[in-house]
Order: sequence, then structure tokens, then C-alpha cells
Amino acid sequence: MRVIQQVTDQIRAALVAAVDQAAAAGDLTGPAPASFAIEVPKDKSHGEFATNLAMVMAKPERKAPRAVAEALVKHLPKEGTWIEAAEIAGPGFLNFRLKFGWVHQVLAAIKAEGETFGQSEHGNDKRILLEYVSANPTGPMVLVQARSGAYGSSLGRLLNWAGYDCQTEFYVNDAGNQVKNLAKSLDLRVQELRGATIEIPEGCYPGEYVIDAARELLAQDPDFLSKPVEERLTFLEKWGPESFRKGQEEILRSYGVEFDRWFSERTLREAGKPKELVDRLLASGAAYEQDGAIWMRTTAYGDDKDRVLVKSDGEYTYFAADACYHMDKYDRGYEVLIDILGQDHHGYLGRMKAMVECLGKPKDALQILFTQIVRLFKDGQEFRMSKRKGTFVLMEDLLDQVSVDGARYFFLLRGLDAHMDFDMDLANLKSSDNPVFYVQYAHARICSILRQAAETNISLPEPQAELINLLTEESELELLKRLADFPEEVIAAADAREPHRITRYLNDLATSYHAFYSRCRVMSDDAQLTGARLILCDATRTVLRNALAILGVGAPDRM
RNA sequence: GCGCCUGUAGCUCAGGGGAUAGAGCAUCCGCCUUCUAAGCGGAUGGCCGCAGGUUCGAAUCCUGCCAGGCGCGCCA
Repeated sequence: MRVIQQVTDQIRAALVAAVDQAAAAGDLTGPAPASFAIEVPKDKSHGEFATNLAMVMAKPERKAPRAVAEALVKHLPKEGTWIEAAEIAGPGFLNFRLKFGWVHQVLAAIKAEGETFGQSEHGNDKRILLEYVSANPTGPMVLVQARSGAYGSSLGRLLNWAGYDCQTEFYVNDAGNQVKNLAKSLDLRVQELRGATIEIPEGCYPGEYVIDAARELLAQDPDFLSKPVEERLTFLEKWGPESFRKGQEEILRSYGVEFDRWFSERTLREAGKPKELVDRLLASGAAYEQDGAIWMRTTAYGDDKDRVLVKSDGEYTYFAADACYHMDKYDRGYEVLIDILGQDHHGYLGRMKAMVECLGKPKDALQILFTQIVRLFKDGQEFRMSKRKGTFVLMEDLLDQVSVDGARYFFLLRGLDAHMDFDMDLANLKSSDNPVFYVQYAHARICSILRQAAETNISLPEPQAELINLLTEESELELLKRLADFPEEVIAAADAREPHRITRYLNDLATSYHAFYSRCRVMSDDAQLTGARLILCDATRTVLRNALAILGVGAPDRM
């Protein structure tokens, strides 16, 4: 149940009724505008809810905002609602004070819904496919992919909590030139390990991890080099990507990131999908032939230039495969596709949007989020990564120093498009500065109290009104409002595709709890009050756990 | 040159039309004989990059500039 929504709906209905009655009495012209805001003011002295309705109506009514507000207050029906009083303030805000007890209802809802409290039907089961990480299977995972991993997995859960039907996918680029280059690189490193002097050509992979992989291969097959070159390369084109892909899957899993599906580009190509699509596009006029190549007419939808689908040598481009992949997602029944891509792909936004339209889908059926880069600082210096030299910070380097909870939480503290600095010295997140501890500590504290209650045979009472209405302290009411906020936060975060809002929310919730804890003693001689506060603690524990679960971060019982 | 992202407290970042702009860290001052001090309370700290415009109201929207990052292949 969404307490906040229920109350705002009630206020909204009362306001609309007030406009109608004012119009009937000749005080206003009406009708109420289709949309106006009802929100929780930042400043508590402005009441529990506020609306800008009078200001919105001022112009069409040709009246001063405060005069409109006066008419609204005069005709506002309050019987049968939680509205205690409405006051005009500032430039024309209408501030509402509510009758005691409106927010206490949330405790019954949390008790009833438990680990599903916060979920809603808001998304109407709209089918969404979220693709993220999708690192090339030509090497290990790097730092920024830890960021997209944390973000994507949280976003996927968040969307499902908000009532969307979201599935997640990792697109494996196990085809094309890069795979050939990887095979060549591996073969050269194998030769090197067997004593040959080699040089890594342009386009091949110079990184040290290739040597490690070559070593692993030789351990599996010491006589590898005795085979003819052609056979070796063909083998490596499959073995290389698959081996790296497995490594990626492993580390992602240890990091709490799992996908509903790993989708292979190779499979797509082998099934002849690119040809099917190109034929279809040629027939519809969305593609044409020129200079021996086949082009997609992306300029028809705002792209700078048309894009090659089939090169003059007959090969399908990566773009063609990508178009197929996206088409395939639509064909599988997903209405909205969300891709989380690296910042280095942002130049493709225009062509991808255009591609979707060429495929006959509306522009907003593809939403692309870009992960901004993560700069790494070590010893006060920026640690530069270079793909060319093959030096970069690996995801495993990060996890060597930082707990999974710490790393995930740290990445989820910020929006995806914030350029982020990761300070390895200061952010050795196993230290107690880590923001995740603040939240986890609140959870552990509650668990400790609940354990003690259980040990002294105090059972958790049912959240009856006469009991929970004993919660009247300022800090108790604050905490109750935070709890009631959770379902709304989930929806807002899901619609904005911003899981980091949940991190913010958690921090605020923990703050409210710690403040309550330091002011109100839970276990006391007053059995009734103790019961009411235990219910509040238990509800807070549930919400902390639910929110942390969305982020994929643990909620420890002890610290 | 063109495109995308960013510019908010000493640092890292939230807030993206609404009332007195926030958090964490750092600095300073208080609080443990009772449920976890990994905590609480308080203080210091801001031309919200600059200049115009729209609006009853702009950190927020629009235009132009400045600064930083990234990207602009019949590569993948």
C-alpha cells in the first residue's frame, strides 16, 4: 500500500472539489488545471504537504495567487479526509497539516507486505529489456564495467520493483575482426612462450592478460604449436572469446551481477539474421546500395550520415549485427530497450536512435544511458589507463581492495553521468569511512534490539492503531514519514532510471533511524511504548533490507 | 570544426521551475554507568563557471561564451 499516494490523491480530489464549489459560488471561474503539484515541502514549518495550485491558476483566473488560495481554502471539503487545516503561505502556496495518525498506517502496510513492501504495479508489466556491461570478450573486465555492473543490476531490480517486467542481457561480441585479432594475439603469445621473438602488430592486443591466457592454453594443450596455423587460429577464435567470457561471468557473479541471458553475436550471424534484416530494409527502402556497399538510410532520422550495413567486400558491419540484435529484442516482445553503454560510445547515440526508427520503431523505444568514465587516483596521482599499451585497472584489482558491498554502494552513490573519481588510497573502502557502513550499521543496531527483545521474551505486537499512535515524538514521526516514502522513491527512481536515488534514500532513512535511536529508548518499563517502538524498529529493518536488496548490497545482522 | 557529458562548500558529489541551495569527508565544539559511539547534537564553510533572455518565481528552462572530459572509420 502506498500511504503517501493515498493521501495526496485525497488532497488532490479535495482541491478539485474546492475549485468546482468555488466556481459554483462565483468565487472562481474554474475548472482546475489537469496537472498541478502536491509535494512534501522541504521545510517542516510549511506543513506536511503543499500545493502550487493557486499559483498555477492565478493567470487563467486573472487573480493574485493568494486570492485564488483564499477561495480554495474557503471551499475546501475536509470531512472524511486526513486534512486538518490548509494555510496560505509565501507567494501563494497552500500548506496542509494533516490529522494525527495518517502516517502511522504505514506500519501495518510494512508488516503485511514484508519483503515486498515498496513494490507496486506502477509499470503495468511493460516489458523492458535492459542490456548492460556487454564488455568485449577480448580481455578482462575493467574498472568502469564495475560501475555499469552495479548500476545495471540495480536498475533491473528497481524496474521490476516498480512494476515493470524487466529482463537483463549481456551482449557478447564474439564475432568480427576483433575476434580474429584476439586469436592472432593469442597465437603470437603462445609462440613467444615457446621461445620465439615476436612483435604485436597494429590492431592486436598487447595486454599482459593475453600472455596469461596463452599460458593457460599451453597448460591445456602443450603441443598446441604442432598444429597448422589455420587450425590454431580457427580454434582460438572460439576458445579466446569463450574463455574471457567465462572469466567475465565469474567475476560478475562474485560481484552480485547476473544476467537473464548472455546473447552471442556469433550465433546471430550464423543464423543468417543480418542477411534477413538487410533484405527487409532494402525492400522497405530503409537501405540502399551505393559504391558496392549497402547503407542504412539513418539520415532520414537525423543522423549525420548514412551507415554501412554491408561492406563492399561483402562482410556485415558491427552496426548491421547490432541492428539485428536490437530487432531481435523487439521481435521477442520487448517494448522498451535500455542500453547502458560506455562513454566512448556516446557518438553512436544519433545513429542508434535513427537505426531504431529505420527498424520501424518509435524513437523512445530505445533508451541509452552512458556510463561516464571513472578516473582512478593512487598516491594523489591520476592513474592513467591505456588500451593501446594494454594497461588498465581491472575490476579484480578493485575487488582485491574493496568489499563487494563497499564497491557497489560507492558506485551507486552517484548518477551514471557524473564523472567519477575513485581514490584508491582514501577509498580503501574496508575502512569505516565507507558510506555503506552507516546504513548497514542502522540495520545491525535494529537487529540487536530485536534479538534482545526476543531473549527477554518480549514479542513483537501487531500494529494496532491504539498502540502505534503512541509514537508521537518528532523523531518517530520523521522516521515514519521516511518509511512511507519508500514506494514513491522506488517509482521515481525507476522512471528516472536512477538507482542512485535509492542510495540517497537509504542514507536519509539511516539518518532518521539513528536520530530516533539516540533520542528514544526502545526497551523500557512502559510495555505499550516498548511494543510500539519495536514495531517501528522492525518496520525500519524491513525497509532498510528491501532497499539494500534492490542495490544488491547485504544487510548484516551484526557488525 | 561538429556532437555528447560535466562545471554547485576546501574535497567528492546530490538537487534539474517554487519558499532560507543540501549530504558525506575535512576543520572546530559538545555527548558513552542503560538497547551497537561504525552513532548523535552543534559550528564554520557558497557571485550554483560567466553574460544575456523567458517567468509571478531560475542553481534548475533557452541563447551565447569560458573551462574540463570523451567521441567523430566500408573498426569492433
